Amino acid sequence: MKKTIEEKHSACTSILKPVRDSLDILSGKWKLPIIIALDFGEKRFTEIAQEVHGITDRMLSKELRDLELNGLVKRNVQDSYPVKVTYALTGHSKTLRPVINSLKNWGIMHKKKLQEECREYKSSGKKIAVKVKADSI
Amino acid sequence: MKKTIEEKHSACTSILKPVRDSLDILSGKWKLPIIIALDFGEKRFTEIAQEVHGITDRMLSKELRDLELNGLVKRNVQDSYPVKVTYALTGHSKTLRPVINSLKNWGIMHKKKLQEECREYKSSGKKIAVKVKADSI
DNA sequence: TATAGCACTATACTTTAGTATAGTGTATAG
DNA sequence: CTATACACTATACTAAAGTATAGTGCTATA
Repeated sequence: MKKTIEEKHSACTSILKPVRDSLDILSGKWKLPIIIALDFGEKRFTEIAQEVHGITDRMLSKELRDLELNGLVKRNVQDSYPVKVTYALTGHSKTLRPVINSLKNWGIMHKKKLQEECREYKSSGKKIAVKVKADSI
Repeated sequence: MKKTIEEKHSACTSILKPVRDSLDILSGKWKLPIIIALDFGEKRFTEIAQEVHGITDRMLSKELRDLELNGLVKRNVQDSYPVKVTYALTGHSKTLRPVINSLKNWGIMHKKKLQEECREYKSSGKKIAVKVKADSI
């Protein structure tokens, strides 16, 4: 009995914590769009702002700072006139790829699963209890 | 030029959307703790509430509903007296394992990376620009 | 001289996520 | 007869995430 509780606790600390850390970095409305934009090459602030449709300067500024603090984005300042600032993905950011891929694949698979269930419910005449997410852009 | 824009758009819809879907299901303060708790076997409402330390009834109720709608949790009602309700992970939920694992591994790796940088900065005498996350339970 | 671009920051606001507290109806235990 | 367990729901709140709008100091262009 006591051991089970310890097992649970260990599952908490050993699984939950690092997963939380990863999720914190990926979650939020703008982090992924920014990463994807920068995956096409280094960009200036306003270029990113134009590509990541709908983001405000405030959010972009904040998110870039966060990404930089986490070592995923590098901020380069060329002190020409006027000052030119570019942002680029770091090598470390590339390690996120398999993670994003795994999330992508699961997302696709999951949607299929929900749609299947949807069809089953329909043909069985039961009430549909499946939440179909609103499409994002 | 036009093609690049289309490529970007395609990256948006083909990567971003399913990743968002996955993240939406995993993110939030309580979903993972609940999943982990149920991974130890089916449980009743109050049992989960006790194990997932700090959660309120309202949140537990809401999150269980969400998880059920997404086919990750099955709600079983045994109409004995009094009514006994249990919650269990579905087979579909097991498909999340590699995803969670990938998030976990990246989280661990990422933290190491940050700590390394921290050491580098310290020994180089530069200002530390690394956000070290507060430990979760 | 006026206007626009750049890389932001400041202030105030709204929306969403999560919390606190109390209450429901039924049933068994003391 | 009172109290507590169970599986919740209702109402009202706070905190965190995100939005809207404006402004900064500098330079280049019309």
